[in-house]
Amino acid sequence: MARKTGDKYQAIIDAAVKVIARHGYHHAQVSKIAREANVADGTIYLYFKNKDDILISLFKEKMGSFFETTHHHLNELDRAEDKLRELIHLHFSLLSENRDLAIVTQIELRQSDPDIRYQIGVTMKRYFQIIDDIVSQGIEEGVFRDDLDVRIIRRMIFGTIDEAITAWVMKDQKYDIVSLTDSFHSLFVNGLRAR
Amino acid sequence: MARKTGDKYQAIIDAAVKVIARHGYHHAQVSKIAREANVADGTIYLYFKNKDDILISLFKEKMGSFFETTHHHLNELDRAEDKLRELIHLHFSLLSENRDLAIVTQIELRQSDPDIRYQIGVTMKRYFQIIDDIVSQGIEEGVFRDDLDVRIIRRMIFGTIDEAITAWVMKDQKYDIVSLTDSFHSLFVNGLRAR
DNA sequence: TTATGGTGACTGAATGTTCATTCATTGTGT
DNA sequence: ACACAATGAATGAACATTCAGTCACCATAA
Repeated sequence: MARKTGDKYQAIIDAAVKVIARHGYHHAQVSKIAREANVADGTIYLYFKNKDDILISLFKEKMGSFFETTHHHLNELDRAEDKLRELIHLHFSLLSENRDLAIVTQIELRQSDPDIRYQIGVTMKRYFQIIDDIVSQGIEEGVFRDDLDVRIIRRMIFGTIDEAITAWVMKDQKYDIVSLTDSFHSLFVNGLRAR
Repeated sequence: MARKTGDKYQAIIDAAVKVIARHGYHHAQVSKIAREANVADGTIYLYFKNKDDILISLFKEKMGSFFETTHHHLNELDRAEDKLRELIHLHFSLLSENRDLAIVTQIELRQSDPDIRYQIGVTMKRYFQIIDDIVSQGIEEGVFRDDLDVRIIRRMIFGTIDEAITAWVMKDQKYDIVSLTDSFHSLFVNGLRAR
């Protein structure tokens, strides 16, 4: 059980992304994922404990590596404001370039047992930490306001990005979301008030 | 089928909220909902087309009436800024006062077939329209910036509120979210920049 | 007043389907 | 000839939905 390496492990995860994106969570039977991965039904269980484990692993693998990439990119930059722009840009880019993954993470994987949800939550914490760090840095630099809880600010940033991507996915990705990076950045930093 | 009135119709919807909140979507069998509503399994099908129809109706009834309330409250106010504060306040209040409903709408109902999702989307449009109206009014009044698409601003407002409530639900509602109204309002209006 | 019949709401056991999971068997490389 | 990977048909559990039967109530007539 649960060998975490090998071509088949990756093949099954990629097949799962494809099948779930195309048919929806409720019609993503194990047998369908197996066929897409060119593997027998039983083989799935040599690599994953059960069906939930496929979904948890999928999220950890795909999002985990995205978070790593983000972390490294941000380290190249100095100012909190620039880091924030880069974060928005990377988030929009990644999901633009992976439509299937966007559908799965924004829509299909939101349905799940407490188990899966819990595991997703654990993985997400790393991302929240990255955002919190940017905000804290901005406050220290004196360019971000210091009268609000960091978590409130983080929720605005994450909630807005998340909602924007979900809307983009729902609209069948008809517009270029990456080009909206600066609008969102400016909205965060300058707020709603006319000036 | 689908009598939309009567005690039992409401009883079944309320039972569904309770059962889904307590046991999660995947363990909310029709028979469990029936038992909670003090009704036989078969009776459900006198009032609802099928299980999905329960969920769709649940969302329409509960959220629909919330949107109405919101709409009326906002009409009592003049300035866009005040309307925005009231919107945040109402949204936080409603879901604070209905823990079960909050769990169901924020978490459990996000899992669902395209069908349910579509119907939820239709219902949500009314709410998005309410937010869009506030934003448009603010721009006309000259107090909100006019260089961004109204929908981008709406996504910030809705996304932030939604994320905040989800986080509150996930943390087992350990803090008073209503008291955060002004923080969020100030964050929207004044943005992130130190001043 | 009491029997009769009709109506429609309600019941819940039985049905049938849909999969996730298992495991006896087969294949492959060394 | 051994070890290990892979197979896929068979299993059984879960559960939405159905429907033949019961019940409660009312109107009418004797």
